[in-house]
Amino acid sequence: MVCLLKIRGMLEHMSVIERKLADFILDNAHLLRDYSSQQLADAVGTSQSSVVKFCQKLGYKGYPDLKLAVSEAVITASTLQRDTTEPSHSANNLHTLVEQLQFSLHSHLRGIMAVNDEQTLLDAADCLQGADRVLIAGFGKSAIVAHDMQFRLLQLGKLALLHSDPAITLQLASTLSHDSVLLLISESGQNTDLLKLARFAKQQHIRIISLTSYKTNALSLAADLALLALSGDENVRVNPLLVQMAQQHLCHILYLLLCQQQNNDHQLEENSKLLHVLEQP
Amino acid sequence: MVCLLKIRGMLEHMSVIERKLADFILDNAHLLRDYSSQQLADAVGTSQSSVVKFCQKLGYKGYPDLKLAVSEAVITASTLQRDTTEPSHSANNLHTLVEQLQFSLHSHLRGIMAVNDEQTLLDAADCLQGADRVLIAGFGKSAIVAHDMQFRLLQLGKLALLHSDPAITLQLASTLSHDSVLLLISESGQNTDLLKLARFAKQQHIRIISLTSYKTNALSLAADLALLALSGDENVRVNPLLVQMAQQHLCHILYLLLCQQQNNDHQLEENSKLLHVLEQP
DNA sequence: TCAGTATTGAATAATTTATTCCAGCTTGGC
DNA sequence: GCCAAGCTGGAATAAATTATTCAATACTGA
Repeated sequence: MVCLLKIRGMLEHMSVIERKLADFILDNAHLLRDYSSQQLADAVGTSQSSVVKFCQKLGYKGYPDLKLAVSEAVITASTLQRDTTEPSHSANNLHTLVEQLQFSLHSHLRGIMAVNDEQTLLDAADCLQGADRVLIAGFGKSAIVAHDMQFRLLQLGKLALLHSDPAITLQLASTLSHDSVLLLISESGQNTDLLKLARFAKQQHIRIISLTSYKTNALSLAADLALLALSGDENVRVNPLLVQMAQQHLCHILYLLLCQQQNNDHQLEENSKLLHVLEQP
Repeated sequence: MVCLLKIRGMLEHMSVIERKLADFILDNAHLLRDYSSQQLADAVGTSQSSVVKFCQKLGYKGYPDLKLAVSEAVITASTLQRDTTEPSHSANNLHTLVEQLQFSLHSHLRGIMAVNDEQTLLDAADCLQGADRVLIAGFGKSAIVAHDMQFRLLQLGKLALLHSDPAITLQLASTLSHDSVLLLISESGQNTDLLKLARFAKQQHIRIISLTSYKTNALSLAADLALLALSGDENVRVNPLLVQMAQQHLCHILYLLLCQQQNNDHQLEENSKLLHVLEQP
C-alpha cells in the first residue's frame, strides 16, 4: 500500500528510466512476485543495475526488499478491498461516488504513519509545544490546511499567526524569536514565498517544520522537521482532495499529540465555553 | 494463509530437522521476512541445504518462494485482524492514537449517506450548478469548511464569495440575485450572523443551502436544502475534528457531483495550469 | 548383521543481487 | 558558447544468496 504510494509520490521527480520502472511496477504490481531484478530490467528495457539503484533510491535495501514491499501492497490492497465490500458497481451513481471517495480516503490516511517517521511527528509536537509562537504559512489550496492548523493551535492556547498575504506573512516572520516555530505548508514544496520565508528563518535560526506532498523538495530540505502527506490517486479530481485531507489529518494528529502533552483539559473547556458564548444570540 | 496450514498439515510426516524447521517457521512467521536461508538454518541449528530441501519438499520452488508465501500469510492474517478487531491497544501510544482517530473518522464518514437524503444532495448540486454566484458564510471553525468549499467552487469556475467579516458578508448578500445561492455553514446552526443572512435571503427569495451538525436547528429550518454532518464521538477533543472533517467531506461530495455534471475537464485543467504557474518561481 | 533407503551437511555450482567504474549527458557558471 | 561538475545509466565484476551434488551417517526391515 504504502510502497506504491511512495512510488507514485516520487513520479514527478524521476528520470526517464526510473519513470519507466515506476510505471511498470505500478501497472504490474501483481506480476512482480515472480520477477527477478534481471527480468524486470528486461521487461522495462534497462539494465539490472539500474533496477537495483532504483530500489535503493526509493529507500529500500535492495531489489528483494522492494519486491517484498510491493507484494505486501498488492496483498493488503486486495484483502482491504474484499473486506470493505469494495467499490460496488451499484446502479446508484451517487452511492458509488461516495463509496469510492471514502475508500480512497481511508486507504490514503492509513498510509500516513508509514511515510512519516514516528519520531519526526513526536519531535514536531514537542517543537510546537515549546514554541512561544508559531507562524503558519500556506497559500492557495494549502491555505485551507493552514487555516485549520491555526485554529487548532489557538484552541490549545498557543499563539498562532497566519495571514493570506505573503508580504505580510514575511513581516510577521520578523517578529519571531529563537523560540518560535515556522510551519510551512505547501503541496509541491516549491512555492517561492514559502522558500523566502524558509531562507529568512534559517538565517535567524528559527526552527522550520514543513508539510508537503513529495519526499524531496526545496521546502522539506530546508526544514528541520519535514512532514509528508503523500497521495497518488490517478483521478485528477479526487487526488487534490485526498492530498488536502491527508495534510489536515496530519495536523489533527499533531493537535491530539499536543492535547495529550499539555493535558490541560480546562484550557480546552474554557475555549469551548468561549465558542459557546459566541454561538449564542 | 494456505502456506502455514500446509506446513501444519505435514508436521506428522516430518523428520526431526524438518520438524524443527516447521516449528520455527510457525512460531516466527513474521520474522522470516528478514531471514536468508542461511540465517534460518543457523537459527534452527541445521544446514542451509536442508532448508532448501525442506522448501522443495513442501512443493515450493525454493527458499525465496516459501519465504514469499509465508510473508503473504502473515500479511493477510494481520490485515484481516486489523480490520475486524478495530483499535488495537498496542504498546505504542502514537500508533494507537492515530488508529483510533482513523477508525472514528472512517466510521463517521460512512454515516453521512445515512443521515443525508440522497435527493437532497443531488438537489444541492443542481442548485449550485445553476447558480450565477454563490455566497458562502461560515465563521469560527466553520470558516475552514467555508474556505474549502469556496476553493472547490472557484476551481469549477463558479463565482464563490466568502469573507471573514459578518458585516461585509451581509453587504455581499445584497449583491445576490434570484439565481444566486446562499450556503450557510455552522456547527450548531444558531449563529446570529448566519440567521440574519438567512432572514435576508428569505425576503429576497434567494435559495439557501445549510450545512449544520444537528438535525433540527434554526438554520436548517430556514434553509431550502439542509445538509447534515452529524457526529457524536464522546471524546471532547476528537469530536470537533470529526464534525469538521464530515462537513468537508460533504463539500467534497458536492464538488465531485458538480464535476460529473458539468463534465468539463478542460476547465479543471485550465485551473491546474493556472495553479502550476503560481507555484513556479 | 547387513543391504537398502532415507536424511543430513559440506562442498560446490548456479543464480541472483549489489557495487564499481566508466561513458555519455545535462546543468550551471563563467 | 564552452568547460567543469554532477548526474544518469549500463557493462563488468564482486558479493551474496540459493540450489545441487555427493559422501557420510543413521535408520529400517529382513
